[in-house]
Amino acid sequence: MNPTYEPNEIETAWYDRWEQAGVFRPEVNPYGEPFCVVIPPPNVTGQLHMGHALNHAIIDAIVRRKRMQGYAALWVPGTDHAGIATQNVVERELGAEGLSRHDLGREAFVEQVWEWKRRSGARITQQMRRLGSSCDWTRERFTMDDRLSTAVREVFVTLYEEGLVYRGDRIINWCPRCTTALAEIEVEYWDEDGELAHIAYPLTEGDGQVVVATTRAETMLGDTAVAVHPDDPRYAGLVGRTVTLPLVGRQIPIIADDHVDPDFGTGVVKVTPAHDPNDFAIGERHGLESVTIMDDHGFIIGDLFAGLDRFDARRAVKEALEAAGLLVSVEDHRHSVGHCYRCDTVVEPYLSLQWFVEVRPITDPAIDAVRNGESRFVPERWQNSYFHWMENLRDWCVSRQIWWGHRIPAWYCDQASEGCPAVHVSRTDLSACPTCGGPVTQDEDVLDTWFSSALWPFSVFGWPDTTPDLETFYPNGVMVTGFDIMYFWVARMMQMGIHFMGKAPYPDIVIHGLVRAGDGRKMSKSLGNAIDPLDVVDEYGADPLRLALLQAAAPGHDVSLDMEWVAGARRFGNKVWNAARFVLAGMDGTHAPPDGGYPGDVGPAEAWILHRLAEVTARFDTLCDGYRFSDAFGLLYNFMWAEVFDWYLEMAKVGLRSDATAASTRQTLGVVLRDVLKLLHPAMPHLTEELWGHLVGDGLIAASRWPDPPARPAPPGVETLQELIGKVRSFRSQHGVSPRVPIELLIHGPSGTIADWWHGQLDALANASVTPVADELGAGHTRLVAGPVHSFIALAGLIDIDAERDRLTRAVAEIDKVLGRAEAKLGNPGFLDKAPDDVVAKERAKVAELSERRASLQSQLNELG
RNA sequence: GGGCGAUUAGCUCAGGGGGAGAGCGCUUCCCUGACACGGAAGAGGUCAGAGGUUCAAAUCCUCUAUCGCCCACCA
Repeated sequence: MNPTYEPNEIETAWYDRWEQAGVFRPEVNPYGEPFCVVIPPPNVTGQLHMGHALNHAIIDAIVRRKRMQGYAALWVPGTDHAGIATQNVVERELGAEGLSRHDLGREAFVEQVWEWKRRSGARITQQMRRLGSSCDWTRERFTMDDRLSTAVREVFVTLYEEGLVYRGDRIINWCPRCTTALAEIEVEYWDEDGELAHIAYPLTEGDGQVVVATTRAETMLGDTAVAVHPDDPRYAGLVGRTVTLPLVGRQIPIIADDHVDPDFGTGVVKVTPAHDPNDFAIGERHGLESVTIMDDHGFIIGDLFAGLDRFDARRAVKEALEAAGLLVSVEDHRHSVGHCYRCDTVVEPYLSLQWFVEVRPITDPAIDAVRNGESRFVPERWQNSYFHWMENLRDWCVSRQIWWGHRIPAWYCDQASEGCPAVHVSRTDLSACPTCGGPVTQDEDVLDTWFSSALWPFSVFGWPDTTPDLETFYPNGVMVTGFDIMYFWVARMMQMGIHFMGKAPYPDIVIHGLVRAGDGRKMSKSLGNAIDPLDVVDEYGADPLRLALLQAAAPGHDVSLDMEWVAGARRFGNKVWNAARFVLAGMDGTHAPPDGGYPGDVGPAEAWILHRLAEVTARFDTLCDGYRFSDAFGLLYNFMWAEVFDWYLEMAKVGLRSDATAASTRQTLGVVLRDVLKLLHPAMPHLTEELWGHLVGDGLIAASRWPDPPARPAPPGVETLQELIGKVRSFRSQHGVSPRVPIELLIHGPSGTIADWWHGQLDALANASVTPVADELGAGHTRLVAGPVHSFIALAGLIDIDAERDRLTRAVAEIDKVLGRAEAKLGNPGFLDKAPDDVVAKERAKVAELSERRASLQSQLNELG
């Protein structure tokens, strides 16, 4: 074996072997209880980014462990068609050739996107393989696969039949660049510096005027009223009269509406029902006309300013008003502006005919499912955000004016005016009107990408057909995702899953944070601080990246990924690698059994490490079951490095040298290494698989059984010995006594505790020889106390007496600090009365132990003179 | 305007009522026959601040400050 761990040399070969062995298929555990995770499907044209790497590291750790525990574990991979995002990518490519999608036409364009998908769709799945994600690729899905499209249509039609899908004229958020409607959630708001223009609207009759304030002056072209608060005394006499809309000349009424805040601006609002959601609501209440003043690209239409883009029009309108003497003032005004989440263009509230899902009836059950514990969030606090979001939902605009996606299964009868219902929503394509037999035209729009994503936990299994997989794997075992798509995705899966499957899609919803750069800032391409996980894999390996992500990902908190962590994880891998080399050398060509094989009759060191192995395994399982992977792998990391490698391997060296103990030592080394490799496997699958090959020599660790070492008591004396060795080393270090200089340790203590075994260990680990003494030694010696054992070292010629005095004085002071606190507690009647008995007993024991320790230190000081 | 989170060692972060933890960095010693991507021994914190609850507070409560994030119809 190579003396250095080289992740990239060992990682690449394993994936194919796992796949060929079929270990990622749930059928590998045919009798196991099902456990399924569906991947949060990445955009098909996307690239793996650090957020995916984190998400996949967590999911894979969960799934690999479940598989080893005997579950029929399944991780369903797949990708999302990502409507607008993907269409934008392909349009950009066309744009480079000077073409638009309209030059191609719908059919050719969609074919072009499919072509793009065929060309680049495999990239992200290859990247997943490189990270070692244990997906069952025989069950890979794409949101626009035929069967998933069938599911989408079934859901849409069913909701329509239930009256939960409807079509209507509403103000929606419109992206003039993507030329499509967006859902509320697809708009990102951020504060921008703008202007508040005050414009005078003259009364039609008489001399007066009212002044309105607006940030979007151009929308005045579409005003059909001005509104004041009904109780505003300033304008009480004006309600019911009309003003003449400047520039346009239209007479519009002054109306009273509660929505108006009398304290904002002048207390008068211009009302533009076609271009503002509030104004639309006011318009509905007062029966106002809506005047649309822009086309779908945001250019002005109509008699005035036609052809100007909305921002140019804003300037032009203000100039024209100024020329007319009606622009009262323009103030700087910082306010929140909505942007398209796909292209950052400023969105326009826009009146248009769209399809909506009425969400209330499907939302309440989704709220109840969390309230009654059918599904729970980890960490729990996310449920409050979920409730708040769900309780305030408004109907979901699901139609998109793009070409890439699931076309809305609605057909319009061309002869609708002749007594036919205008709209036919159908599970099958229509070529003629089912009522009158006349020609029909299909709706041009497609559905929101998230509509199909919402069905993912069951559509991947072939719903609406009742397939064996659907019956086996729904509900899924757990959902793991970032909070950034909790509303886009998790909330909607809950709605759809419960509505169509009758059960919540999963019992546990694990929400992890974002990956931030080492400087704590959000990783993003635009900031230029994004780290490509594939670059990290090339430099450090997939396993180190995975371990670093898992260790860094405390539940619900963002992850600041510093490359130092990844480097640290690789150093750990190197340590494991070399520890394994040592164990293998010690095993002398024999193999460890794949399971069990825990030796019964062993030496103290073996008994100790097996005792710890059982303890740590149990704790590790508890942490994993609670999704506390950073704690779990932190525990394992420290156990392996500090206890197995630094202590046990060193102690085993002694055991291997003696014929009497070599066999049980070898056996223990083998099973302990084997079990910690199993525990580590969910985080570092390649490294552990490689080492399994050498250690066990048969089968795959990925398909091995999760360890369950039997609990056993801690053997006496081992921790005391470790403490004593520490004291000797510390003594050397503080007095500059080289490790090469042998020390004679005069040990006085309970005879039973000092096994012969100590001699060999002290010699090997502390270069100290042992001489038992019957009495305590005084002047000229220093005393090392470890548990019940007192040991003495003759100081003559060995050390600097002053330095030793310093050391002892500091040690006494340290003990006094703790002792003082403990004694104060025991001196407090309240503590004795109210603290639990075991706490008091523990405190007493502490004081007793510390007092003894202090006394012995003090006597040493006295002995030094 | 609401809500949530964070503030702990030089750095990045765990912990969550009973003697302050990890990794990295730093200091000293050691290339001991698995590993110098290593070993050993150390230094280094008024747990943001102020009140409160408690026998006991880094931990629970209230307020304050700073920094993030989410939500909201700021014309």
